Amino acid sequence: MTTRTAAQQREQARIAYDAYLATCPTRQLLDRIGDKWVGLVLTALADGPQRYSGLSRTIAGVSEKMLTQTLRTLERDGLVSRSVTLSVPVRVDYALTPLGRSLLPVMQAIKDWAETHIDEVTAARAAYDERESGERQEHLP
Amino acid sequence: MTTRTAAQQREQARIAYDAYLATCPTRQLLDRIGDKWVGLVLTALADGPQRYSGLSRTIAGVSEKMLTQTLRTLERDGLVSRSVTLSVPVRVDYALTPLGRSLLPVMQAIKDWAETHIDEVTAARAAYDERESGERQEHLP
DNA sequence: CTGTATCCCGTTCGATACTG
DNA sequence: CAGTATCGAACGGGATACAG
Repeated sequence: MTTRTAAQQREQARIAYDAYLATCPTRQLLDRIGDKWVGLVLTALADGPQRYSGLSRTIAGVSEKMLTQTLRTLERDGLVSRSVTLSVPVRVDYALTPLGRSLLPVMQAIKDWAETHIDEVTAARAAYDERESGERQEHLP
Repeated sequence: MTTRTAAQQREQARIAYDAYLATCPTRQLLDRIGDKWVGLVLTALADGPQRYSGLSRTIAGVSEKMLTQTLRTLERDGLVSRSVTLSVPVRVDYALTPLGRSLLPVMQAIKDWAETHIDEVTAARAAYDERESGERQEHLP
């Protein structure tokens, strides 16, 4: 057995982890719903189909680039459907697919935990920051 | 009322959205659990307390910097507790707090959806990529 | 053993301009 | 109306070296 440095072993492990990342279902889902705009798009479509321009207005602040990119990814994953009506000007509607709709309860569970426990988290942060600033005082000359 | 360009209106909305980002509980939670290493740390600690070096071995591929950074964030949010045993060398144990433990069912829900539906997602991606490559053919000279 | 500090590269995301 | 193309700034995250 050849000797390897700690760095080489970590590097080896990192490669294995990258492969794991690419296949782990949970990781893939987390990458999707953790995305900056995905949650808002899913929520906006939960009430029914919307046109591109409608989404752009509903989700104020999103750039055309990011809205398009987000919709493309969701469409590719089968969570959102895109239907084009050939007219002048063209009309494009986006809607949740059944698969996309099945994700809503999960999003709701996340939302519920967040709204139920956010106060505890905020309090914990405040306490932590308080402790930290206190300890910095002690270490002064 | 002064006239504003579309770009100015988007900019205005973006600022409002940034403020929203900072306060929305769901967004905060998503930012946390969507983090690259948080899921693995939480999972590793679900079975019981672990030392820093233990986590480093369990979660192969993580750098010391990212492990420390992840643990600090989780500790600050009150999801993980950190206890130092003063000896030589020092020993540090990490464990889930009750708050952290309450998050496990949510993570499980995410995991369940992912494992149940990943095949549909993969199939949708394959179908989408197939369509795309087909359409690129049509557009050739 | 358990971190902290620094550098640096790749990716992400927004702004802007242009197209069918 | 519904995008596409390009560019630059900001940020995450890894390698490395150092410290209590």
